[in-house]
Amino acid sequence: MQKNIFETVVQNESIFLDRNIMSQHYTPNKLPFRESQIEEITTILGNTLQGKRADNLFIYGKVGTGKTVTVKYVLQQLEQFALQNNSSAETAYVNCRTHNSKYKVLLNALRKFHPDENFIGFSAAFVYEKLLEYANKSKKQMVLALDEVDKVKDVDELIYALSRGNDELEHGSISIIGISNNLLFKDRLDARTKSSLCEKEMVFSPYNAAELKAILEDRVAKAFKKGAVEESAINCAAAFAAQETGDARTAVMLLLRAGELTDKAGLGKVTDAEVKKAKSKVEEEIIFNMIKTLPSQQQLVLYAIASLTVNSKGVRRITGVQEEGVLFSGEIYDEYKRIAKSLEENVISSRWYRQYINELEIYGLILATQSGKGIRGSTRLIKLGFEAKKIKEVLEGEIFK
DNA sequence: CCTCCACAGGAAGCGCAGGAGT
DNA sequence: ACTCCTGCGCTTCCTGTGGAGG
Repeated sequence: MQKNIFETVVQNESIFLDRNIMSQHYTPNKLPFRESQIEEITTILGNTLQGKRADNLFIYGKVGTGKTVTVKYVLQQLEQFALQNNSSAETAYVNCRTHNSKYKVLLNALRKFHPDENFIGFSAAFVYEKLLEYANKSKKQMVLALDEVDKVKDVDELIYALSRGNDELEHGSISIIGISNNLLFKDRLDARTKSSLCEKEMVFSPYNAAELKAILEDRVAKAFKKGAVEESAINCAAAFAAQETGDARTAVMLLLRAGELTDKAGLGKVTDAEVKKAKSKVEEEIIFNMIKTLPSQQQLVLYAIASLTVNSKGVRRITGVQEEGVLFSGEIYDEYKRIAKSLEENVISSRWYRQYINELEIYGLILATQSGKGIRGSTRLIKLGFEAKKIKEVLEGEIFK
C-alpha cells in the first residue's frame, strides 16, 4: 500500500510540547530581569488611575531587549486593573512600522476606542477631533504606546498634536509612550517635541549571557518535553546571542532551529552540536537573503568574484606567503565586464564598481585590504567572506532565471 | 629622477522616480 | 491634476598614491 506523505511527519515523535512558545510572536507572562523597568513604568502610568495625566515616556533600547513585551504587559495590566476598579484609564498600542504617518497612527488608535465604527476615508482633522471627543466625553485617561515611533514620517506633528490636545481637553488626558531602537532618532526631533515626548526616559540594556540563559530555561521548560534540551545546549545558545547582540529573540530562535534539526534527525535530544548547526544555518539564511536582495549589477560583481575564486585563479603569493582566493580589483572588474556583456546587461563604470566593492565589504560578503607594500601600487586585495561555491550557486539561481 | 600604469576615492553633475505642495 | 523639489543611482572628471621601468 502506498504511504501517505504526511505519515512520517506525524509518526516522528517530536521533542516539542508547544512550538508556539518559541515563536517570535509569543508573549511570555513572566518577564525576567525587567522588574525594575516594569515598576518604573507602572509608577509613571499610576497617575492615570487617579484621574490625572501621566508623563510622556520615551523608551530606547536595541532589538530584542524586551521593550515591546514589557510595555504591552504593563498596558494590559493597567487596563485590567482599571476595569476591575472602575477607573477611567484606557490604552492603545500602535505599531508605527505599519502605521507610519500621523493620520494612520491616529486612525489606528481611534479604532481601539470605537471598535465597531469604521473611520476610513475621514479627514485627518476629523479623526483627531473624534479622538479628543472620546477622551473628553468619557473622561478617559488615554495612554498611547507608539512602537517604533521613528518610522512615523511626520512624528513632530503627531507628537505636537497629541500633546496640544491636552490643552483643549476639559476632562481626560492623553499620554504617550514612544518606543524606538534608534538612539539617534531623538536628535532628529524638533526641540519642542523632544522635550514633550521625553518628559521621562528609559533605556533597556541588552541581556548578558547569564540573563539570556535564565530566559531560555524558562521558555524551554514550557516549549520542550522534559529533558529534551541539554543544559549545555542552552548555555551555548545564550553565549552565542550574548556575544553578538544580547538579543533574546535570536537566542530563542537559535534553540527553535536546533529543536527542529533534532526532530528532523530523530535524535530526541538537543545538544551543543545542534545549536552550532542551527547557528550556521541561521547565518547562512541571512547571507542568502542578503545576496538575493542585492541590486542585480552588484550580484554580477559578486558573481565575478565567486567564479574567479572557484576557477582558482586567485592563488597569489603575497609578501612571500601564498594565499588562496585573493583577487585584484582590476581583474574582477574585467571579469565582471565580460559577464555583463555576455548577458547583454549594461556595464557600470569602474568608479561605481569600486563603490559596489566597498558596500560588499561593509556587508561582510567580501574581505578587502589595501595592497600596501609590494604589489601593483595602490590597489585592493579582495577575497570572498564565505564559501565561493555556495555563493556562486545561489547567484546562478538569481542571475540566470 | 621622471614618466607611465593601475588603481582609490572625492566632487560635481545628470536623469529619473516619487513625494510634497498647491 | 499639476508642477516643483528632493534623494538616489550612476557617470564623468579629477587628484593622489605607489610600484615598474627607462
